[in-house]
Amino acid sequence: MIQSLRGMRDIAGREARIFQWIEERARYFFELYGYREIKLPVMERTELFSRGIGDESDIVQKEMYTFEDRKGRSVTLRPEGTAGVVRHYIENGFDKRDPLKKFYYSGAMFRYERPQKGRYRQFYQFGVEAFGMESPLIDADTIAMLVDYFRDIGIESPLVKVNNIGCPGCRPDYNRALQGYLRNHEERLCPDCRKRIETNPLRVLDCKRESCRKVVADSPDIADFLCDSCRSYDEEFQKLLSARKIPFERDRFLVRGLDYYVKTVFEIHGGEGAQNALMGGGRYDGLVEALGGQPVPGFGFAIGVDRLASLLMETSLFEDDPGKLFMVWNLEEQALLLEKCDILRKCGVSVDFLPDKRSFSNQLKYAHRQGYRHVVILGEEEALSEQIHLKNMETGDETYVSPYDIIEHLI
RNA sequence: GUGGGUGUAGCUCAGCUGGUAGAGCAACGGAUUGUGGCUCCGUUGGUCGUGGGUUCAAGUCCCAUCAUCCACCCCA
Repeated sequence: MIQSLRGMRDIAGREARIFQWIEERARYFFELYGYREIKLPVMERTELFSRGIGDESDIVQKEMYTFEDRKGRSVTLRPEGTAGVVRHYIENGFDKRDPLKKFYYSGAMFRYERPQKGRYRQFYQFGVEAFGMESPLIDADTIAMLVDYFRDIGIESPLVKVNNIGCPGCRPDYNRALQGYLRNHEERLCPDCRKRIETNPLRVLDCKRESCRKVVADSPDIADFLCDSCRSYDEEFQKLLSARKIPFERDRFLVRGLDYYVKTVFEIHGGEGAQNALMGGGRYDGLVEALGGQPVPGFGFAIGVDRLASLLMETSLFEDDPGKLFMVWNLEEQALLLEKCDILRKCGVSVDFLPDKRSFSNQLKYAHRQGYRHVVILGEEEALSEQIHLKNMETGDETYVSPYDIIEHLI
């Protein structure tokens, strides 16, 4: 038997419906807030990601699906969406002549990782990117959009965590202070974090180990090191979130994995298990320049659709589908069956039937097992009438109705 | 990449210190060829993940491999 590849899965049945719904609502909200769709290639030159995400990042180092194409060029299946959007932005010269742009994208991403709960090698994300805007207004407005969206699709109380991780002007000061503090407590840190003291001290802040978290609890707070510009930016940002009545908490241990982030970073959490971050994002003012464009500020986020879907699978969303009909039929002239189905479908009702002849009893049994709430009985008698012989499978009631108001009877 | 758990019917699982595979549910047929659910009867379905080894004999023991789950690293 040929199986699907490791970490790759089929999304079918109710989960597929939930995926569709999640995406439909996201599109609605993104459009409402002025973002416009962009469809991007699933494969890019490897260089785009190594430069965009950072050569030393784990994603680039060990998680990319990288191949040589037939001409020997190195190509990579996208591990995230931002780099592609930035490439599009620069390729079209928007950075030089028309910098204010808001995009959203959606699709499959690929990372060669060990699968676990809420993590797959092919996974689905959608996200937005706003270019040319350096104002807490865009940060706060976009987070407000997200909270509205999460509530709309039925995530009761999304947990919004925000932080400000400074800019190239002030973060080095903080890094030095943090390094100094961590060196003094090095013996209490895990081996990974000991290395991080030199390579990326910020990452020690979000280590999951109990011992490291104790050390970090008394570490210097970045808020005390922000430059005037970052500080006032953050103050205004939090003021705007409060004014918009967005429940959030500042988490000073929230740092993001991708090194292009500056100032605002944020995550929204929900659900069980270790992989419970539903989305993450932040400001990346240096990224466009790093990929060869003009220095243009950016802000964006990505939502993990698989994780959202698995959360909604726990609810009763789409558990039944009252609007569909099943034809229980027995006719000499089979064309009549198709004719009747056609009429009903033109009235906007989903109709299905079994294509082989079986007894009424048998067909009803089937309809019942499939969970149909209503069936249409179509025998030689009904074939002569304009009326539809409708049976409610829950009450057992049978009525004759016109196909044009059948929808009324299906609720 | 690291650590641990699990692979037996479509699903959930049983199968003792090795002796030739079982239950429940589901599916399908019938009791009921114009009426489902409840009940009863019957039927189908398994190279025990795969490959190798030990043995007279392996679902059971050993090795390898693949898949899956959970956690770490990292991230959505």
